Amino acid sequence: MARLAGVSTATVSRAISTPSVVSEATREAVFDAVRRTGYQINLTARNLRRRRTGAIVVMVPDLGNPFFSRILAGIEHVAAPAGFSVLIVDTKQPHAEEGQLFTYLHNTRADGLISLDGSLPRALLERLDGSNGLPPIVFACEWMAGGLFSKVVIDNAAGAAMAVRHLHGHGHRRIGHVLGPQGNVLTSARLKGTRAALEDLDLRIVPEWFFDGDFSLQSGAEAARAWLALQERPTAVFCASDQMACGFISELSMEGYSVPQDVSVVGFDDIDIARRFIPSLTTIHQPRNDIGAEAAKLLIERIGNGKAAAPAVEEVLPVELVARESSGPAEPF
Amino acid sequence: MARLAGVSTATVSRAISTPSVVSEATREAVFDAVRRTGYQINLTARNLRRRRTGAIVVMVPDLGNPFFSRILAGIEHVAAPAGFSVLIVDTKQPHAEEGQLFTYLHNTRADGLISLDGSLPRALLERLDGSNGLPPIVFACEWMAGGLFSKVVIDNAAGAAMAVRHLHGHGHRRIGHVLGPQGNVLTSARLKGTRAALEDLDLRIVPEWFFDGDFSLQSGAEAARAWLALQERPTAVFCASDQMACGFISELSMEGYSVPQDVSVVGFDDIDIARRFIPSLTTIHQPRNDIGAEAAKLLIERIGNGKAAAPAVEEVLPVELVARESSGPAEPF
DNA sequence: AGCTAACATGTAATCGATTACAAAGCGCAG
DNA sequence: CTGCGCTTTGTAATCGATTACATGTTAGCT
Repeated sequence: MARLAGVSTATVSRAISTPSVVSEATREAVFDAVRRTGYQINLTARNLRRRRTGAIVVMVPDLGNPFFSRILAGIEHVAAPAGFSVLIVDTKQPHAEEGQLFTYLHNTRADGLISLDGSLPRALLERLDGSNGLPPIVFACEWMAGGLFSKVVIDNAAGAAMAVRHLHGHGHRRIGHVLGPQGNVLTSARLKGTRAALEDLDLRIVPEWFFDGDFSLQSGAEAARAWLALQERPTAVFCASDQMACGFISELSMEGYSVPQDVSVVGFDDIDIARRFIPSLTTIHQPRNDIGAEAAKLLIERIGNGKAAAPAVEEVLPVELVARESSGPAEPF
Repeated sequence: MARLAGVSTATVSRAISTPSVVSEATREAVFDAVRRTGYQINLTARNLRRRRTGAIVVMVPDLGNPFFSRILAGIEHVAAPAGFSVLIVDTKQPHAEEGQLFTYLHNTRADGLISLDGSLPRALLERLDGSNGLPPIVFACEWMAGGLFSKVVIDNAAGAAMAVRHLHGHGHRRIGHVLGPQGNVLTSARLKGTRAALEDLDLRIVPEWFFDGDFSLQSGAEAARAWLALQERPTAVFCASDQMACGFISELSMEGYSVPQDVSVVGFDDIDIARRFIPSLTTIHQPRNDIGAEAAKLLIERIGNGKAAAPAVEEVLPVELVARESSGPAEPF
């Protein structure tokens, strides 16, 4: 390579990574040689020397879940132009044991980490107190208690409150809620928002109207069965995810009930299928692409700086209610 | 590190990567030092020396599409335990221009490539004839004409035929088809299967009953509008993707038509929502996880071998029809 | 002319692991 | 006791780019 262009390897390197410092003529000679040989820089070598990897890891709780794919797309959208590769890890996979995951991070594999799962491998956490050079970490969607890390989230409580107020606005006075998985931060934030709004509106809070769930289609269907079994049923139900809302409506429909005639349903997320479900889903829209993009932007910024200095940032993106067909007026009675 | 264990760096390296060649005592000493210092190997350096990267790239046509996420999950499931990182690239992103993508591959970033998109960046293809060390490549789902590359696919034509036969079995004699995007290999394979089955069953092939589409919800809805506009309508429609089937049914439902009473619909893919859609979707089930897993297995095998030697392999995974509610008996008349 | 500053380029060290090769230690057979 | 072979370990070269430092060149100024 260097020989072909008639210069030293140092000059080649400079022509490629700092074109401004070499003379016009040399630059051309080098570029020409590059073109002729089809030379491709060896990133491994560059990264070794620069002490970085040019990759960021994204920990995804469940790759099969369509909710996350758009966020990933947002991340990729920002990371790729910035010269970072996106490495994905499915944390729900069995291999994802302590050690394994840890390996993924220790700066040797990636320069930073975005967690969509609200957790970190234990091994990583233990490193924390050692103030031992952890790579920059940003949480998106979910997060960990403690305010230690930067995060990009939405106002879950506000979203939940919007859902409840919407139903109240339609005349509903008995409102139920299908929860996400126990122990999840989103679950509790949305639950909190729901309860707060219910209290605010002087509506009844009935324990039986709070159904267990885990964000999945299946759990929505199970909630529907619980709803069916009730003596006194809420006339509207706010589900903490669209998937559960779909499962809920689907199960009811199999039992001959219809939405919104028999019960109004509001979801959360506004996944793609929401507007095409039958009935189309009233839901709380999250800017999924933006969440990913913001998280990536934040992370890359941190990687650029001396990571240590930066204090944790919290970015809250707006949500909005999208009224569709699954919610309607309460039966007057 | 080496100092702490009282041995040379060479011995440390051996203890870690080839434990069998060092003596019991030394090995223990090294492992002990590793434990005490929390030493993590620098993969960049190792990869530089070994002339590999330990990563595979997956080119995804559209990360936002839920169909692909499960395939990705399958890939990750196999790749991670084998010590490979999974790098994703969204080929539909604007940045994904020729050069950019190329950079991703040239062995410096990844040891191999899985393409879910049925294409390769042009720059890569040009390399082909040069027999210039291309990394191993495996196609999954979609593929490129020419049999040059290994691929893991399903029998699309057979799937389409199953769908048509199923509808025929329910008494339908006028059957339509919503196509995928033009120029796509899946589109043509499914179309071919559809036509073959129609001919086989002595059913009419009416050009107006073949609707354009692109696998998306939106295009399914548009096909529904086209169906509505027809003078003579098919009594059953086979959609080349579940998303289109959902869009189709959704649009009809808004216009007051219902499925399967007014028209039977069969989809393709069996995405998660299919069984919870209303009506639940009769569809051709693809083993999405397995497709990803097989592709990864195949690729990793190739990476292990001297890549050159291996002839292209074609693996065809079975599909099956899942009969649900969206298809029913044709109106007798 | 003489001196300095600015620029362009080459030389060689460096990143951190791997590994070819050499050497040392040891056992065993002749 | 010598020599061959085996195991274990150390020395130093290597992977391919980057970059501190040194050197050489030219322009500009007094």
